[in-house]
Amino acid sequence: MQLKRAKHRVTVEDVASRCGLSRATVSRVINRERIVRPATIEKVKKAIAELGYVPDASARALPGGRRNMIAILLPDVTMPYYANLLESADEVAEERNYHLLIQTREYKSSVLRLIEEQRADGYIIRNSGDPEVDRTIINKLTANSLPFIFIGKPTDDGVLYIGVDNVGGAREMAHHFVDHGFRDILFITGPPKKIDSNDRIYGFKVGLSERGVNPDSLRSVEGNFTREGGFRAAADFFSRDRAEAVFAANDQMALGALNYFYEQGIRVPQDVAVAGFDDDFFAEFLCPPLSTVRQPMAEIGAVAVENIILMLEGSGIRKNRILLPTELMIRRSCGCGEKNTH
Amino acid sequence: MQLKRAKHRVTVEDVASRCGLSRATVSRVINRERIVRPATIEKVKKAIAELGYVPDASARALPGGRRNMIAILLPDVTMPYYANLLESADEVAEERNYHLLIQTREYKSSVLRLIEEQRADGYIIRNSGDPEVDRTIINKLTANSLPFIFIGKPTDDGVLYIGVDNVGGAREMAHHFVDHGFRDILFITGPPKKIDSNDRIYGFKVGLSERGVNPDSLRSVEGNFTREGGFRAAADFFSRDRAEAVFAANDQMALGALNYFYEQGIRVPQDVAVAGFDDDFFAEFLCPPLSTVRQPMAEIGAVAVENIILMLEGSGIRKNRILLPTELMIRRSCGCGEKNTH
DNA sequence: TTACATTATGAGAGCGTTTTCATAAAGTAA
DNA sequence: TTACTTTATGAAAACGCTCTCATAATGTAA
Repeated sequence: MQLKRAKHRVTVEDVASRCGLSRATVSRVINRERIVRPATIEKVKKAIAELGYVPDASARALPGGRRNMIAILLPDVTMPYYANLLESADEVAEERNYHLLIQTREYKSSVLRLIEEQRADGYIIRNSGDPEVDRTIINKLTANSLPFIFIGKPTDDGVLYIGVDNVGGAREMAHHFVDHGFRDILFITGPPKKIDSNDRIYGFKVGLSERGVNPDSLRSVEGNFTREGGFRAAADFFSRDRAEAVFAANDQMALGALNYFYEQGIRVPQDVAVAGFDDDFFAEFLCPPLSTVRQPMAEIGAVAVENIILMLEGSGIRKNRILLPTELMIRRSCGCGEKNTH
Repeated sequence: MQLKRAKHRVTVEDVASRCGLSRATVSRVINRERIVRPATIEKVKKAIAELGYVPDASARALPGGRRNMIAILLPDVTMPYYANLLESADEVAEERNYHLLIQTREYKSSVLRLIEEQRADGYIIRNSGDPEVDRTIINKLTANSLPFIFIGKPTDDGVLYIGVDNVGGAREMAHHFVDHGFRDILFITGPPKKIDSNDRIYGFKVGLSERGVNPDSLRSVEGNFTREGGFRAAADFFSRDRAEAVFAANDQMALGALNYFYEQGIRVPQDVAVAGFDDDFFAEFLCPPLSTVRQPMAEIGAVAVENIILMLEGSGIRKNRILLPTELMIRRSCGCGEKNTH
C-alpha cells in the first residue's frame, strides 16, 4: 500500500519517475510517436496502467496541442430531426476519442466566444439561415485557421458542406405520384429564396417530366415552412379549386394541409393525397401517417464528425460538398396501404 | 495601424504591457476581485477592449481554475423529451457563461474518461437505469470532488436530484377520470421495480380515493414502458374483459394500447378513454390526440444547470431533491373536446 | 578496432493563465 | 513630522503537458 498525498493528481512526471524515464518519453508514448523502443513503450504503458494515469485535457491543449473537442452548432435540438444528427455525431466522436461541445439556439455571439476561447479543434455548423451570421462565423473561423463543416449549403461558396439530395428526393416522390395516377398536383413551396425549397420544386418537376407529365402543369402555392403556412396555403387553394394530390416542401406544411382537410371534411387519401418532405418526427404518427422523403440525419451527423476529424488529423482530402441520399417513406397519406401499424 | 506578428494570440501579457500594469492585476480585473482601484480597473478594461483580448480557456483551467464547462449526460437525446431539456439547459448555461459538454448513449466509460481528463466543472446526469453504472459514476465524481446533480432519482441516497412530481401528476389525472364519470379503470403499469411507475400508481390511487372512489377497484396489467408492452397489456386485458378508461404509466404504452384498440375497432374515446404520462413528442399528433401528464423537461434542464452553477460558485445551499410539478394535458383521447386543432 | 551515421532518450523551455507572497503606495493615529 | 495599518500592485512560481534541441546509446562501414 503506497503512501500518497490525497488528491494529488497523477501526472506525467509520476509515470516517468515510476519507470525511470523522462517526461518527454512518456509523452511520446502517449502520443504514439514511433521513435521509441518497443521495450520502452511497454515499460511506460505498464506504469501508466499501474498508476491509472490519464492526461489532463487542459494541460494538453495549452502548448498548442489538441483538445479533442468538436463544437456542434444547431439552431434547435428540439426538432428530433437534429436530435438524431446529434446522437450519431456523438457516437462517432466517442469512437474516435473526441468530445462534443454543443451550442443551440441563437448562437452567434456564443460561437464567437467559443472560438476566441479556443474551446474546440473543429466546428460543425448548421447554417443559421442568416447569411450575415454565417459569414461572421466563417470569417472568425478562417482567421483562427480552424477547420469547419457546414450542414446545409452555407452562404459563402467554397466552404465544405454536407447536404441532402433534395432534388433526388423530390424527384422520387414525383415518380411515385405519377405512378399513383395523379396528374393534377399542388406543390406547397417554402419561402421563395430558400434553396431547399427551390431544389425540391426543381426535383419534383424533373421527376414529373421523366414520367411524361408536363412539369408546367404543376400548380403551386407559396408557404413558409410552418404548419400555419401549410394550412393557409391549402385553404387558399382548395377554397377555390381542387387537386388530386398535394406535395408540401416540408412535413410541417403537410401537417398544416392535413389539418385544413380534416377541418373541411376532405378525406385523406380518398379525396386528396398528401406527402411531405423531411420525415419529421410526427410524420408516422399522423392520421393518416404521412408519406414523405426521409433525410438521413443520423448519417449527416456521422459524416460531419468523420470529416472534421479527417481535416484535423491531416490526411483530409476535402471535397467541397458531400451530398447524402434521401429515402422515400411511403405511408398511408398518399393512398398506399399501411406499412406500419398505427 | 499597428505592426503585429500574424497569428500571435493576444495574451494577458499584451494587455498588461499596453496599460503599464502587471499580468496579475489584469487577471484580477478579469476575475472580478475587488482589491483593485477603480481607476486601474478602467485602464485594464480599456486595454482589453482595444486589444480584443479573450482569455484562453485551457490556460485558465490549468492552474486549478474553472473551465466554465458543464457536462450533461443523457441516455438518448433522440427523445424530444430530452431534447427540450438540453435546449433549456443550454440556454441557461449560455446566460451564465458556461458551455455544455454533451454525452449521449452508453456513456459509462466515456464519462469516466471525461472526469479523469478534467473536462468539466460539474455534471448533470440522467440516471441510466443501471444502478451499478450510476454508482460507479457517483464514486468517481465524489473521489474527484466534483459537483453533480441527477435527473431522476439515482440509485444512491443522499445525492442531489431533480425529479418530477409523479404522484401529483397521476393524482390529477385520477381526479379528471373520476370527474368524467369513469369508475371502471385499467392501469397499465411499468416494470414493477421502477420507482416512476410505482409513484404514478400510488398517486393515481390517492386521487381516486380523494374523489370517493375505492382505490382497490383499480385494476392493473403490467407493462414495460414500451409501445409493444402497452399493446400486449391492452390485448391481454381487453381480450377477456372491459374497462371504461385506461391510464398508462407512460405515453409509449398508451400509444400501444391505442394501436390495439384501433386494430380491434374499439373506438377511442367513445368506447374507451385513454390517457398516458410524459407528454411524449407524439402525444398531440396521435389520433385522437392523447391526454397525458406533461413533465416539465425544459424546466428540469434549466433548474439543473442553475443548481450546478450554484454548487460551483459557492453559495450552494444544497437541498437533497427538487421536485418539479407536472401539468395535465387534456386532449381528445379521454373524451374531452378538442383543445388544439389537429 | 575507429569514425561516423542513426536512433533513442533527457533537460528544459514554453504554453497562458492564476495565485502566493513580497513590496510599494496610500491612509491613519500619534 | 513619524510609525504603523491597510490597500494596491508586481515578481515569480505553479499548473501539466508538448516539443525542440542537445546528448547518449546503438548500429554500421571501414
